Amino acid sequence: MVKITDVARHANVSPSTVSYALSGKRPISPETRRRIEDSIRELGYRPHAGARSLANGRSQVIGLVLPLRKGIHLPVVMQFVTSVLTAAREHDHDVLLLTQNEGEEGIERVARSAMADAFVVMDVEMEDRRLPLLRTLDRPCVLIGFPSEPAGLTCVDLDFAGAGEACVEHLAALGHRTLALVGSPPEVYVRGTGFARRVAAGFTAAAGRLGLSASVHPCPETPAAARAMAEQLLHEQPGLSGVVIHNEPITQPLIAAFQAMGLRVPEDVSVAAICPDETAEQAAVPITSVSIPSSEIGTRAVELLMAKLAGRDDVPETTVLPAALTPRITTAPPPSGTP
Amino acid sequence: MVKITDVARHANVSPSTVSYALSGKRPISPETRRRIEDSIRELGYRPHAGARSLANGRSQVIGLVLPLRKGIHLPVVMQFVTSVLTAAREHDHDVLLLTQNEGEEGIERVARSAMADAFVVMDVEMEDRRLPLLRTLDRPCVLIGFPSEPAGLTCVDLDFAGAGEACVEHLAALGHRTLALVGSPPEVYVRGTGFARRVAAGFTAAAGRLGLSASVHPCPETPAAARAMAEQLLHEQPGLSGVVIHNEPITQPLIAAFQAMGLRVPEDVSVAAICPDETAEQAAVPITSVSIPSSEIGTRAVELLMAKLAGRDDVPETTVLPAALTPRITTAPPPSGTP
DNA sequence: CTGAAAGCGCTAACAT
DNA sequence: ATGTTAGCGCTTTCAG
Repeated sequence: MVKITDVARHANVSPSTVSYALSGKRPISPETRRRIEDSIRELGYRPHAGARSLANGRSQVIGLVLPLRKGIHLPVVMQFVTSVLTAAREHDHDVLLLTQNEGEEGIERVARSAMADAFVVMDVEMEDRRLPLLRTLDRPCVLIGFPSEPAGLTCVDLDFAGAGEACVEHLAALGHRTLALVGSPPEVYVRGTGFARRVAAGFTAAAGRLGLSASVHPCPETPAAARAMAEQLLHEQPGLSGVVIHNEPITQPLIAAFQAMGLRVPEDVSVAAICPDETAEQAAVPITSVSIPSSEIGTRAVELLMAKLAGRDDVPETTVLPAALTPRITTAPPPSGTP
Repeated sequence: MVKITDVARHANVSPSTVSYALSGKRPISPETRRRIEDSIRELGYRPHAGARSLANGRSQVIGLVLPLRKGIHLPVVMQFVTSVLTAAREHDHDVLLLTQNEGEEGIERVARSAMADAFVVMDVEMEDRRLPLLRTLDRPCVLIGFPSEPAGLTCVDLDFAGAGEACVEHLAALGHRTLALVGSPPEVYVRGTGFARRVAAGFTAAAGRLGLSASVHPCPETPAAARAMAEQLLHEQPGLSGVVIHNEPITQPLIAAFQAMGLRVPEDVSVAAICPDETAEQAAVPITSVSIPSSEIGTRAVELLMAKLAGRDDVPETTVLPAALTPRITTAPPPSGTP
């Protein structure tokens, strides 16, 4: 293995000069720097990560805590992982993966053994069991999602309440008077994951404000459940003309179910979704949607983390990405004659 | 930070004794061991990962190289990641994530900086650019998929050729005489990813052997492409009664397209898929399928890696998981009157 | 069965 | 602008 002393000897400088040339923490004359760089290249030198972290207390690794349970849409997760990875590399960091089911113990192990300098924690619940740990950890972290008591933590997320509202407002503007929200699977609500509830809250609030009648329906992520849901909705809400879907896997099946029941989209029922743009665009009939910007959230999370690692004290506690609705072709005015 | 000397002092032993108690590399008297364990617990000691890796040359980390491009089905990837993570933890290792687009440079960086002891490389192509690097790396690795020249490397994968064959044999046994394979998107074949080609090879070989007429059709992963494909198939192969799908995202849409064209499944067309069991089971009509056992592959890969890290020389170069077809309800004898 | 002590490779004072 | 050197926390000879 080629080490820093080898490079130093080869370039006729001291090890510290090589170290400083690498870190940029003190000025190096152009001539010296050139010799060092040549030597590094020639010898194929790579600093030993362990030695480095032992000496300066930085592993240049961020821990990413992934959700791996039911009710989270994988493409969204993957997009997120990718963006975190890319952003981390741009800041010269690597990413260590941790799973939810390793739980607090996993985070603590990695933090206390100095394997990672900081953490990105996905899928944060309202009353997340990990919060006490995260608050006391000496290492910075950024949460994706908002717990009910976010004070003292750094959180990023889409404005899910705003997303729910935006859908309602869009449908209301088209003239719809009776709406339904088909949401995440029941277990997602039960475990108190913020985003599901916030969509429902925004949806309900906007409907109330605009005087629309509206109902909320958690729904399992299976096509069969989607079909059952379609039937149920039409039975329970005869005047229903606008549906908001916040449940990726059944977005298509639900639309298909309406069509199978003889309803045209958007002529008879309008549908707006909260989902990644990809899903909305690729659909047989492109779907009016509020996009879930996973990549942007991931990138932002890493940037916040880097700011905290740099010791900056102006890092905002909460970052809420605005919800923007893109009209496509699944929404239109309700059929005339609708109450 | 509490360190090994703190534990040693607290337990009235030398640091080396603590170290040996932790590693089990030499016998420790029960009494001493108990004292050490108590001290560790009491003080909340965690070995510093960097220091450890500096001292003994092992990071206890494995690098996982993920594919992130088009044409790979994300749920399969995620399942795989999960199983690698779980298996790694069982062997007291962590997982560092690398993306395909970091390429060879990323693997080399992580290897040479001693961040990871070993690698799992997914989505290996027939003539993979990374092979030369992987062969010369001083660190063991396991490939998921088979390159065309696997000698000297350790590879694991499903028997995809066998999967193609199994589908053909199943359909042939039911009496079908004209088959089509709807495969991965064209780019997957173009870039020489082994599994797509091997399915096609197995499919074609089995059909030839059994005297069936058969055709192979790469297909983009969009519902629209699936619909177009359905039309094309029926035009080009009038006697077609059996279809094998090896393209997760369009499995459902293709079946739907057949139905939309007035064909019943399985009465008019039989459909067998190569996909995760989950997909096959959750379908509106559960699909006869050969399962893609991502979890098993991931677990196996880690076990092979651990064997190599342990210096065992009996690690098989190739591990081929057998393809098993599960009949469900999308396959049946062809309509009578079919040639 | 247990200790003492010499590094592992790098960084960051402290020099000059 | 560069060099010297004392650690960082742990493992592992070498001794006993």
